[in-house]
Amino acid sequence: MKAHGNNFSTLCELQRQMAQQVVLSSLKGEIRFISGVDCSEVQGRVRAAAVLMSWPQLEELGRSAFEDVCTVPYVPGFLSFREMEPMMKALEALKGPVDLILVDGCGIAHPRGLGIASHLGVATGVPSIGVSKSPLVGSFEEPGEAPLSSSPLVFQGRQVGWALRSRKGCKPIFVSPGHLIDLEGALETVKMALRGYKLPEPIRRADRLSKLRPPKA
DNA sequence: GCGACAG
DNA sequence: ATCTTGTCGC
Ligand SMILES: [Mg+2]
Repeated sequence: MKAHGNNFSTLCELQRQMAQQVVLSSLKGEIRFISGVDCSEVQGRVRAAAVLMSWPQLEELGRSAFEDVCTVPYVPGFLSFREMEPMMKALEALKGPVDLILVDGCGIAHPRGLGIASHLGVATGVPSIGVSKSPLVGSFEEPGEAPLSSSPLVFQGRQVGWALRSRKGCKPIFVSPGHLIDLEGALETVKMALRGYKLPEPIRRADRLSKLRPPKA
């Protein structure tokens, strides 16, 4: 899934094609393990991190990170071509079963319906949900101030996600289905993954880990 | 044409 | 995302 040598129109076409493979149905099967993934960049290098937790207890079972030279620049709408492979490497390094993946980024709330969470979901065949700190596309009404208040995120006349007040006094986070899950399931899952902070626990931990410098020997 | 624009 | 100390609010 290299982005090298491809122009934007080609990448757009790839996204539109893969978006047709996205499945938005109720979550199937038992969920026992959930993973949170995020990616950071420091001095020309990308560092992806993944954290594995039990569900719904959310006890940490393992974590991993993968670092590499960063070649692809960040361009709105094409984040997956920059961060998806490092994230998959980190997920593979977990060496554990993953039933659901929470991704720092968008799911179907994307110009062509294939945010990084959806792209990762289709590529792995694992159910996924996108959680971002700001919306890439769509409009919404400010959720109520009460924690867990939510409002629809609408793009091109249809709901593609939610604005969720994940914590008192904080700006809302944006939740959208990635793959193999529906709007209601994505919202409920993220709510269940909150542990007193703005971000759901698996992503919060992956975010912290991705920002840690590789331990020096 | 202009402005917006996940991380 | 990153650059960065103190500061305001719950
Ligand atoms: Mg991130």
